[in-house]
Amino acid sequence: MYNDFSTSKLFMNISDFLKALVPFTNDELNDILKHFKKETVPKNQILVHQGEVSKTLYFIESGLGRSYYLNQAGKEITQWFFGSGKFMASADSFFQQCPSLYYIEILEDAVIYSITKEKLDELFDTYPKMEKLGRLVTTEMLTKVVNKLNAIQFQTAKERYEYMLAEFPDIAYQVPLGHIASYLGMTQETLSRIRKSNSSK
Amino acid sequence: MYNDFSTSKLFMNISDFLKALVPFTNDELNDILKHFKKETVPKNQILVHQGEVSKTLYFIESGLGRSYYLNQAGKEITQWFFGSGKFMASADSFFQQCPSLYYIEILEDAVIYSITKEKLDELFDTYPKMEKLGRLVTTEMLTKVVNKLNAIQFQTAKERYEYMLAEFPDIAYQVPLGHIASYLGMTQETLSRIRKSNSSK
DNA sequence: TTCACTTTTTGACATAGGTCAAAAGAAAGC
DNA sequence: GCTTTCTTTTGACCTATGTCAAAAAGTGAA
Repeated sequence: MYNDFSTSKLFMNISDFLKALVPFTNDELNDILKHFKKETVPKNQILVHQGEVSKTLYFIESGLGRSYYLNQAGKEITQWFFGSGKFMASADSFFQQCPSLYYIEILEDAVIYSITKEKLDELFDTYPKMEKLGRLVTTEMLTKVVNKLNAIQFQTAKERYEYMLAEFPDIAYQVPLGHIASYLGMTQETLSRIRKSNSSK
Repeated sequence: MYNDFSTSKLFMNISDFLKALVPFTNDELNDILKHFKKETVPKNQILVHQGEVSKTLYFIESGLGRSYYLNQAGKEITQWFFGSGKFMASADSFFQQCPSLYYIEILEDAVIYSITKEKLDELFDTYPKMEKLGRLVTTEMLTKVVNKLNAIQFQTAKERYEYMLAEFPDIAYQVPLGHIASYLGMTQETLSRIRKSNSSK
């Protein structure tokens, strides 16, 4: 799943998040939350490996994650960042149950809630409101990805970095430069030069 | 809405499409279809203008459409192609009810079914199965957009064209070269040269 | 068939950004 | 505090692809 990490507070409670999107009753909410498992995950841990079929969807209560893949040259290409209050998954693998093209990695010590595909489907079948939730979350993700696509498709390296700063200000100085560069579709050297030219103005 | 146009037959009936995704009863289906309006739209017609808030979602029974925007230089940038059997809309505008960044244009004479946002929301409220449909359609679109993003982000112009040929073979020779070039994030001249070098091999 | 218009191809040239290699700076372990 | 390792910066050079302009090919109407 692909989601924004811009407006993320440092901590976002899962039940507040769910209630904000769909008016679940307390009973519904309690039953739904029972299906999730809370975990603490340290920095640098890999949650999903490239090539494996991922059965798990994560919700990040606090911390930071990313998805990335290795290109032909063996270089890591960051595909997305996931901040607190967002769902995280290898979208293709989780939804289509095919081998994942991506790794999912925790970049900052995180508290996450995880749910398996079976249990999630169960929830979809039990609660129509969950379908709505799924639809809303997916739609929001779609919008974000389309925005990134626009930024990548026809903008200069500098403009892409400005898009990043505008959309995700808090992440820009929080993760290694190389992660951001590959996320924006440029080399680390280029991003370093852009930063320099920006700071000298 | 963003959707694939690769496996599109020349004609795809809307009720077959709906039934294939979610097991609606005939009564449900009839009621749902009542909310759609069937129209015939000639080539070159613009359905949504940049800057306008779009209230309409389209399903293409036959024909071909695209979304595009004008960049700073006033050049048309194709954002997506929509073939038969697919939903078409200016996603941002329709879902968030904000001014559209895109034009939606019919490229080949089309038969379409349209529905307003109000009526669609009504259907979502009446039929939980519609929520499921919405979720499934959106998820599929998300996957497609992510695929395109991957192709665009780190591949050479030539590789991007090969991605296009692989994913959407039938469109590649059906629309003006410039539409495809801008869709792939390159100039028309570059695409023309790629085609030439491919054909001489 | 011809004329007007659109789309595609070609050529010459410019440049953003890639590559490779090394130096400088930060962070982590002992 | 010193050493090792990782990250960022800098420099020199190269190439894919963009830009601009003109020719060629294709399409449709009269």
